[in-house]
Amino acid sequence: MKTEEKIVSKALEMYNEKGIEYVGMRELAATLNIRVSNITYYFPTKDHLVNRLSLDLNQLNSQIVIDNENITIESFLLNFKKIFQNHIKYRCLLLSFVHLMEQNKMISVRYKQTEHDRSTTLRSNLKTLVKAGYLNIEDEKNIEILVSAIALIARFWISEAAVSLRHLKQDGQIRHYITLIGCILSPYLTLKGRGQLEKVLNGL
Amino acid sequence: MKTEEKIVSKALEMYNEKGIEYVGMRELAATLNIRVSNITYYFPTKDHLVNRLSLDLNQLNSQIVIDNENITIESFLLNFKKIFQNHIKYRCLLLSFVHLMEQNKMISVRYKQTEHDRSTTLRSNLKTLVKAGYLNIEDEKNIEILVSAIALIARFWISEAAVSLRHLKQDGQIRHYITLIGCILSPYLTLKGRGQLEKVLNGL
DNA sequence: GTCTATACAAGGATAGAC
DNA sequence: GTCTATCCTTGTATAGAC
Repeated sequence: MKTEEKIVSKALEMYNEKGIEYVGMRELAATLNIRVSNITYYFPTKDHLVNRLSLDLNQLNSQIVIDNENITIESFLLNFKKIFQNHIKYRCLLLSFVHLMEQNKMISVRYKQTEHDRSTTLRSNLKTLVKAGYLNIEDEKNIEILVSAIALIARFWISEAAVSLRHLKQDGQIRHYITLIGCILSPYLTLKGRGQLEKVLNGL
Repeated sequence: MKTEEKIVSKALEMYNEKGIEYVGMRELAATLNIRVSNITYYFPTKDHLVNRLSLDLNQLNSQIVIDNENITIESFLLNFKKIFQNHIKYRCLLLSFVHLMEQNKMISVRYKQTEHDRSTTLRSNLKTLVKAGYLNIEDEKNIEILVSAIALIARFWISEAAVSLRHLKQDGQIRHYITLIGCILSPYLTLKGRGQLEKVLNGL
């Protein structure tokens, strides 16, 4: 493995383990048995290294494509399951989300670009689910509320799990928050939608 | 004002402004025109100082009492409004919540004690709202889902607002998340409950 | 009881030798 | 491409002045 890749992969491992803020450049270098300035050669600052991880996560998430035309409750929720699995792989980033947004210019600038796209996609998914007869939402305002609530869960589920669902394994945590999203949709489900929800939640 | 109080109040001000992690002991001391070791006299470590702020917030929140027997949708939501207003006063703590839980022993130990009480209270509030005819929730499981969803919002609303509702003023942000809680309850509201919700949301 | 001076370890960043 | 030496900042500990 090339030095650069070794740095990236070990950094992710240690950051996930101890938290980005608690793994110093010296500690990372020592574990890799290289010098700090060798890391600096590939990544001028720690922010650059962390930004690289963020780009990797973005790339991983962009591989998850959802067919908005043929969307179902099942594909909608399984899509979130895949995203949540990626979140776990890069959990250090999500656990430091607020700080990174305040401190890491590269990440915060990029985030604002993708943020808008994501809520647009989510909104469009929900509208398609309505048209396809899975959801019954008359008031447009309720779609906005759902978008807002689901976005909040998707962004902070892993932080919440870290402080209050420590006793559950990762699968269990994902199951819990997918269920939460399902149940938030639940009051708006049609009969057809309700059947699918049952199926998905049982199969998680 | 006593030195100790000056330290606490200026620390809160600067932490809220720049973030706890980005205000050093030297910077705080310089602003107060005292020496770092003078702060150390009152607060042995930065963790002690931050813990003091956390205790102050707890005390402020404990002054908000809700009469579980005579609870209504209105008092339930206005209660959250008061809590959210306290959150804004001590927003540095909530924005660094995950880190503090990992790093500050004093805070994390205390949090685990109060955490259980809070979800118990919330659960009991919801059950009383059902009994009082404001909510119609047949499945006990749905109460647990609501507790989980509302707890997540109450814990991370300010972080979410910091990254995605920057354009709104603080009142507007509070209004947004109180509305969110209201709308999550909305599908379960009885006619009596629905009327109250309208009234509260209009009066926010 | 209150405050100060000073020293130390650990963090990130940088210039430059090889 | 790799590494040494060095700098600056941060939090913390301690000895001591008043």
